[in-house]
Amino acid sequence: MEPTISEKAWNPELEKKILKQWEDEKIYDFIPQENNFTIDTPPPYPSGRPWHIGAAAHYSQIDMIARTARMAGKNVYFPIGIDRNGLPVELYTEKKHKIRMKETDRNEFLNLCRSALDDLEDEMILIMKNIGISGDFANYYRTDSEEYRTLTQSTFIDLWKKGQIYLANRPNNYDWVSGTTIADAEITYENLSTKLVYMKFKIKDTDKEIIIASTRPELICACKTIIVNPEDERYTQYIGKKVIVPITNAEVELRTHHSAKQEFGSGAVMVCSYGDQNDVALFRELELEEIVAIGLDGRMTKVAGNYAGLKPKQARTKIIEDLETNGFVEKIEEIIHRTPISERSKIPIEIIPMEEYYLKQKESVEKIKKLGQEITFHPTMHKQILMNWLESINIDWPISRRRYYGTEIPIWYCKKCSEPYVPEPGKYYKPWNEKCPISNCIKCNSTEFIGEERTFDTWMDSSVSPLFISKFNRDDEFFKKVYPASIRPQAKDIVRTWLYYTLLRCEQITGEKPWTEAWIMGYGLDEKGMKMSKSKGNAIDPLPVIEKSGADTFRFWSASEINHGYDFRCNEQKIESTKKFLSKLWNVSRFLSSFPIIESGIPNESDKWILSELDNLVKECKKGYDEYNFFIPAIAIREFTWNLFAAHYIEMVKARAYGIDFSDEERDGAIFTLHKVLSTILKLLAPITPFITEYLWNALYSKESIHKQMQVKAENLEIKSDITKEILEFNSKVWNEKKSQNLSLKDSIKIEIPKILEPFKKDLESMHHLED
RNA sequence: GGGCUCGUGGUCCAGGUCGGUUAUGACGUCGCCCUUACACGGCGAAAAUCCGGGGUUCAAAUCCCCGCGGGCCCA
Repeated sequence: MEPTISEKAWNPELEKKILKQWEDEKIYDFIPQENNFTIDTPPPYPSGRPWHIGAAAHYSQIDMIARTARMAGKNVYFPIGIDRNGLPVELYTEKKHKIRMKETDRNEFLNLCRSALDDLEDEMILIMKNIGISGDFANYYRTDSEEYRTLTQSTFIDLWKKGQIYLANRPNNYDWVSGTTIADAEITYENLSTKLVYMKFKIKDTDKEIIIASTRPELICACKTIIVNPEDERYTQYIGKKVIVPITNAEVELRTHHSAKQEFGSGAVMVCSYGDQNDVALFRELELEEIVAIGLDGRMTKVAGNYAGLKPKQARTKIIEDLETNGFVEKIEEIIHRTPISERSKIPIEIIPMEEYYLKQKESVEKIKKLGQEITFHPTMHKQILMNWLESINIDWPISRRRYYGTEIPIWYCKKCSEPYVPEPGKYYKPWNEKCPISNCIKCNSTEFIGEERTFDTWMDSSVSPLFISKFNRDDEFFKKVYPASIRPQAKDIVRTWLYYTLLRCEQITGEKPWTEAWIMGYGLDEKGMKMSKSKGNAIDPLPVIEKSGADTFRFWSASEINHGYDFRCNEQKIESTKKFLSKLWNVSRFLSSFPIIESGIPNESDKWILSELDNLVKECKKGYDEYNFFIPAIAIREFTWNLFAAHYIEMVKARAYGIDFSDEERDGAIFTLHKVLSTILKLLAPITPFITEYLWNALYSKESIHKQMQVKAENLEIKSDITKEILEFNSKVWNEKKSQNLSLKDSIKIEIPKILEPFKKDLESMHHLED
């Protein structure tokens, strides 16, 4: 009997053929029915090469969700999208072409961004296809498409009309040389030498004074309170007292706050709008009213009195002189200060309040908490990230950005009276480049308009993904069938952003939750447990790894190494060595391919034993698959296949399967059981390693794809775990005995079979060549 | 600074809710072995202060407290 599988090892090259087979047969196409299972797939962001290997692992697992659901009999809708809005591509483009966004023609800059995205996107699509993602690539979407941006704008217009959007002044990082708000990502820190000025502040109605140290004395005019550490006994007596600010003579309260460090300066800190990020946090937390001391031109404003019009640095020099002249200075120290610097203009940034659009969210918090409670989280513990975040929300969401590559805010303003005009939803608008859709201002009848130049925060786009994939506003019938989606799979680090914003936006628009389940994956770290980054040089490029080891190896590594929800380490060697298991599976199948497939057989005791263990495995796998935790089935299947089925059962029944010294009936029992076990293993493993299982399934059992089969159900057989232990121990004993006697495994030996193993006597005798 | 989370052989990981056998398995290392699927294999061996300290208990990797270290998010 020759094996029908002739190659001696699994060849990852076969994956390409199988991919084509799936594509040709269109086995993953989606037509909405009644039992739809919609996956709100995260659209990855093409931010630069290489793509993160942790992300490749992440998408592998999302595909396992799809395949698990499909084999559970669900009609799976698995859309694929690419997220293309936002800052990273702008920075990438500026760097690549050595240009500055604000100094480049907007249309030209957008085109450069678009072509950069196209290149990066191609590689991501290639990786996703190669790792076996069973999504609908033919219809993949982009968040910067006209269709998508129309949705983002329409939802904004809807919320505008409902009064959920407002304009407000809030502090932002500001680079006054470039004249733009900058993101935290664009700030670097430099240790610069600066003066720490110890100033005397009088306590009101006493003759006492306290010393306050500051590197920004020019902001004294914007000082709103003085803080000391609650445990700082030097100041206990002054808590709650009014303090007189030098020069301005303003009265401010002295209060306690844990952020004041006793050992820095005098331990007492003046809180000004805005010296640093801590000031921003304190103004917000203590609900202080801000004073704008620095304007958009980077100069002191009129609240600075005599110092108005000066640059902060000049004002600092002058105010130190004046403080000294008036006897307000105790001493001045030269210190090294960690100063935030704009990455582009290399100047210290200022924190300046700017007018931006906000989406109301504070009043939705309770509703979102309730929705959060209704959604099943996998794993449960990560629901806490959302709940903690909801607890800490204390401002509304700033949604406007002074950037180019994003969805435009669809507003025009009357040139004469500034009245805003928001157009009708259902169309994609570019106000910076298009005429206002109305000809006359509703308020003053003027005919001239100015288009809004700002774009949305990219989360405004990403947060409506469940609406986009369900064709909200585009196809009502489709929408009704697939919304809410079944599951949102995503990474842990964006629960506070993507997951939360999606809940908020979808609730505001539909009044419903966007999905019934959320699946949260941990974070991919390097082999030492450090975050991967290009600058550290520890980033692993997934493409060569997948090409070398094959998608199934990579996927099995991902399933067997990553416990769901926890952070995981990526190690190329580990990935490569996972191949050994696939090799084992391949050779088990190759062995079985030399026996005919028979419909039924009468299992003997050995057969019944492995079938009961198999049934136990089915149960164990179901437990994992039910919560989309692939770690559980991966480990259990490997353990069973390698350490029970191959190592013990196959060895026990080999002679019987060949029919040597056994009756035909006994032989058929073995062959029947072998195939039953293998076909079950293949099905159990199919969601995790779709390629090799498909190949073996086709080669041995059926030409119809394994991914169209129903998952195996447990038969609830009685489990004989004490027998298992005895068999393993007995086999080990025989092998050791032969070894110590320098015998080959095919030599005969005389060892007594324990009583409990009596039912397996004939199989064990033939396996070990035991003498009577 | 705050929140969440993790810390078990050289490496990765199980066990932890609900305290009780000899702490699971894989990778790697070493030794032996061609055995009618597989040398990408088999058998076997060495390898662990279960991060540190304290507490509860007859009994702690597991429960409690305090530290230390890593990671993520927020500030």
